[in-house]
Amino acid sequence: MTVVTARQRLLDAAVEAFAEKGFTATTTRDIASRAGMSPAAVYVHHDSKESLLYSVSLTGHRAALAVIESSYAGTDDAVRRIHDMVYDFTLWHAENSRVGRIVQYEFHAMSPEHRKEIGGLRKDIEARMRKALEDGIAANTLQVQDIPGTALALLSLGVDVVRWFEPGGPRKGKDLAELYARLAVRMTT
Amino acid sequence: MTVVTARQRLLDAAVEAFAEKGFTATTTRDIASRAGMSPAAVYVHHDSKESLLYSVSLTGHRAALAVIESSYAGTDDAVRRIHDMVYDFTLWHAENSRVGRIVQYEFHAMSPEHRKEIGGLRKDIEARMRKALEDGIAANTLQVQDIPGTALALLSLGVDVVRWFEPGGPRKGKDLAELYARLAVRMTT
DNA sequence: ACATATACTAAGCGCTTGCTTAGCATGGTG
DNA sequence: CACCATGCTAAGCAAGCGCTTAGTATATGT
Repeated sequence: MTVVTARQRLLDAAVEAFAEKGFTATTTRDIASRAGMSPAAVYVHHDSKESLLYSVSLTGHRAALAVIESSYAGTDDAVRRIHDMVYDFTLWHAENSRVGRIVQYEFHAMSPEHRKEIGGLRKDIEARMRKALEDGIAANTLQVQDIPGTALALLSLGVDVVRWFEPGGPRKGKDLAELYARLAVRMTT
Repeated sequence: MTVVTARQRLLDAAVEAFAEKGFTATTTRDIASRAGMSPAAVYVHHDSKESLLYSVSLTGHRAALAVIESSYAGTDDAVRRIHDMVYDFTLWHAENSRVGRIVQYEFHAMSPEHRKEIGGLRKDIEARMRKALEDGIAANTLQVQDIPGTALALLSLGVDVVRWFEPGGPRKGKDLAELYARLAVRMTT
């Protein structure tokens, strides 16, 4: 039997609401009613509306970083590594486009402290992509002039998916991921 | 002598505020005070807060479309065309990152009617990029399998710039545009 | 049987929101 | 000089906001 705690139900409701209307346009009453609770129940399980956003954003950023780290560690071949990192990063954003939208677009809505902490995870993601490019240049299998710029471009492909991707839409996440992964290889070889 | 009307000053103030805090988090009092007016003055020159957003978004989308159309028409060579379109589209987003942020992130905050109208401009932009790819395939100078997907990827490069680009930052808009334009050519040739 | 802890709600407080109303100063026109 | 349109503001209204307070129902331990 799966036990979904009230705390988690509120987090799920917050993900739905934030992704749909944005953080500021979402009311705590909306979150509560999506979770089937009274407005006051939110504050039994969470400190504030902002801390709900922080929890969602932190979990999301950690998941995205884990995807990048795991793809990096999955192979020694630099070309395949670029392919896999872009594939997995894009696929994660397609399959988690609601959380992804919160991760990418509600960053500024957090408190300065939370923003700083999560900013560290963002830098980790960029650093890992740069490292993958550097490895390939050292092994002479990739040809890249501007490493930080190219790393940004590769990540942008995945990130921007959350802006338009619809889970039930005509485009399959895996097809998109494979396309972007191949484009990434063409960009760097 | 340059005459900046009160109406335009309010639009400029709205651009600043929306880009900085997002549409919902911006108050009409904030816009008014940035324009050096009382809260009520907003409604002398504009119908509502949403109509301010609509005006900004419409102008921004039209400018972005004009950039794409102009680059498309600028040359007959398909490879150069891809280069120029991505260069100009990226540069526009870098040099207009505040308006760009409103264009890209506040789309959902508009009324359904306004969203529909502006959605048409977005489709025009995508269609023009697809056309550029089709031209190159027909001329046998570009090699692209998934035309709509690749068009999305090329536009994503430019669009995602508004998420992180800072006008006073270390990276020059022109350098970034040139990098992305070259990556676009590598993706499609 | 009683005490305590847990999970919740009804009601509402103080504040801010988008927007309106009523009125005032200014300057061009008859 | 009277008139009136224009461009603005002071004041405020109804509604909605995040969040708190005080209390209730239920389950569990002693």
